[in-house]
Amino acid sequence: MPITLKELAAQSGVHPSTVSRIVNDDPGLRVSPETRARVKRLLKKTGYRPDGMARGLKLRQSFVLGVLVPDVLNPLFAAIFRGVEDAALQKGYTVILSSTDGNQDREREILLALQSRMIDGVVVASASLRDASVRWLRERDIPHVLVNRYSDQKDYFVGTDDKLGARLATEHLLALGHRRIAHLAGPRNISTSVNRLRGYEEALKAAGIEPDAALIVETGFVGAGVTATHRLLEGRKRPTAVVAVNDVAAVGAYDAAEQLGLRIPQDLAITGYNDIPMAARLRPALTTIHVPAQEFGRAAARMLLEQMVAGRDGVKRVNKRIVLPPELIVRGSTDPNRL
Amino acid sequence: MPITLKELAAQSGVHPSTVSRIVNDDPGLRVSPETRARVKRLLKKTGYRPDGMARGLKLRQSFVLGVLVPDVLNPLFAAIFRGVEDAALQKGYTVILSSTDGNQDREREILLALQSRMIDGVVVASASLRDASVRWLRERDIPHVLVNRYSDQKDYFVGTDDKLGARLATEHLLALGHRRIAHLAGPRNISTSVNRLRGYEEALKAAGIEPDAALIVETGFVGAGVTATHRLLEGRKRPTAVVAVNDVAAVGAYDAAEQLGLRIPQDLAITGYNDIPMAARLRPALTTIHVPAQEFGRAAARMLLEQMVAGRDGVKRVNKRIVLPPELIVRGSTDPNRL
DNA sequence: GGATCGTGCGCAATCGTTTGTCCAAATATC
DNA sequence: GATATTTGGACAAACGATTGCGCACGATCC
Repeated sequence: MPITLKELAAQSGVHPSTVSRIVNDDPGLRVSPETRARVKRLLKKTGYRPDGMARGLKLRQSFVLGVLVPDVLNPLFAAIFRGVEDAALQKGYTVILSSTDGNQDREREILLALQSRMIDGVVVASASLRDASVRWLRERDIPHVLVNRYSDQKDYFVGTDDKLGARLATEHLLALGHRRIAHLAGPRNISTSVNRLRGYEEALKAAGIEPDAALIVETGFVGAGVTATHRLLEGRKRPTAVVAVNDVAAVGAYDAAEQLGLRIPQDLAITGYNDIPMAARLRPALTTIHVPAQEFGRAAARMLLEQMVAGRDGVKRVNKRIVLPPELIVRGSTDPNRL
Repeated sequence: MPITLKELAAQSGVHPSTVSRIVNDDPGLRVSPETRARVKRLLKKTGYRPDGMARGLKLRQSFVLGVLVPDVLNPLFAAIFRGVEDAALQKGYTVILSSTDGNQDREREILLALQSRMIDGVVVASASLRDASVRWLRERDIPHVLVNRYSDQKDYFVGTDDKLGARLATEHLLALGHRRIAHLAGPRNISTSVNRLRGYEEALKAAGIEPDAALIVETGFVGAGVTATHRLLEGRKRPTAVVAVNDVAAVGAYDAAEQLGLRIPQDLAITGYNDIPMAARLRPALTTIHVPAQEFGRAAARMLLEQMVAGRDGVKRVNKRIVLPPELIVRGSTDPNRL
């Protein structure tokens, strides 16, 4: 139904190639001002837009980006996507969003589909350490940027300093007088979890406290964290505070505390990570590390686009790592004065 | 870099067209079992996947769907998208997600981009009454399904019975003894708001109460609803309960109540709509109407795909409207027994 | 042994753009 | 007035897959 170059050419009495060059402002084209004006008028009138398929076939690019997240239902990833979308739209790109559910097979399937659709680049917010998908992208020279997690140090990356963030949270609890501080850790194969664990341990050591393995328990990243917290609280040496690897896990800790009749923060102080919208709405509100998720997405998209033009022009050396500062937000879940 | 049909043909000693027919299991193809086996072996070995661009150009379809939402950051729309994605992936489709921010210009821009990319169909969760975009889709015969809102009665639609849902919420408050029940209404140009308002009014009338215009105040759909609630509560005839058009608006009502020192539900009972994850986490937890958002998405995608094959085969008559039942979830924001 | 039929593929056009090359007419140069 | 240059575009070959049609060759029929 949309009009084609050939039809436009017939209507304006020139060759399709000439119309194409006018559309694309080809500097090598020599054409009389009248002809150019005539064709341009026709272009406006018909609202011509080149067929993306034909264009893509010829140019070997689609003007579509892909975003891989574990799950859009997690507000953190929704925000990252939103950032990518906004930056991409400005440059005329649209964005395919896919949830991997942490499933490697599903992720492979998605990547193959994206590849066959000639995706121009991929933002990966679902990377795990030594991730097969990331290796796959590298091997095929498909531009990609990792967000919030990384696979190893070789790739383009945007995120915060997770170790520092966890340190801030832990030091905040130490400053409030806590000594028995537990950690609700994430999966070991995700950079984010590993670094937050390190930050937690570093803060303790700096305060002269030796980390206690009995106070570190692993929870699924998306798993509620409620059973993990139960294990912690039913142990012999009950902690007075818990540093959760993220806000979702912290919510699990709230549930566990409630079930055991513990008051927050008097009996158990809790910190989260990410500052998802719900964090401020919990009662008491959750002390957490604010992460500029939407800005992550925007930065990642910009990096991806730069990388693509750089690759095309043979230039190298664009900024490979963007690390934004984490920020501690103190609320009622740790500080009784903010209740 | 990926292998092409021509290369496969050269390697297996047949014509590209033959390879193509084998890939697509063309029933009209007569080929010796040996040749077929040889080619298939090569296909497995090389992991051949047809180039989406070339395929799309020839077949005039992209195997990509579009989803238009006001904003992914709203969990309701994230869930709808997730449903679409899951149903689409099963059928080999990927999904472009776009947030319109309620901005008509941005929406037009997005639609043009989608059209030029030969999108196969669009799920619209951002429709308003007499929506220009929806008319645009209709004129171009682009398959589309409206979700959760509609433009007018002509289009494919999946949603709940909004009037009934609002009735349920209002009747629940009436049953608890409330008589001065306010309504935090949504924009008038969205079917969902209009129908919920009607349901609210119907319930009141059925109870012999005449709706009072002073108790109905409009709030932006995404706007906090906090100023709107202030206006309600500072009026001469303060309501004892408020029916909010959605959960986000209800959260605004929580804020306003808190600022005025009102206890929920004793001084002010509140109901929401949608049952977003945060609803159960508010304190007190929010009484709301549960909406199966993810199922909306799945159903919409299925409808869209059916519609597309129907259109191709010239068949008509597939189910045009799916209405799922709304369900009242009673929590502490209305019922003191559930605190 | 010639006509008929079925088998097993090959040929070539097509989808809509892009882009390197070429060419006729007009103008400029000597 | 013949040659060189510029102007203003046209031609055609890609990009990779799909699909209607055609055509050899061998087997079968009478």
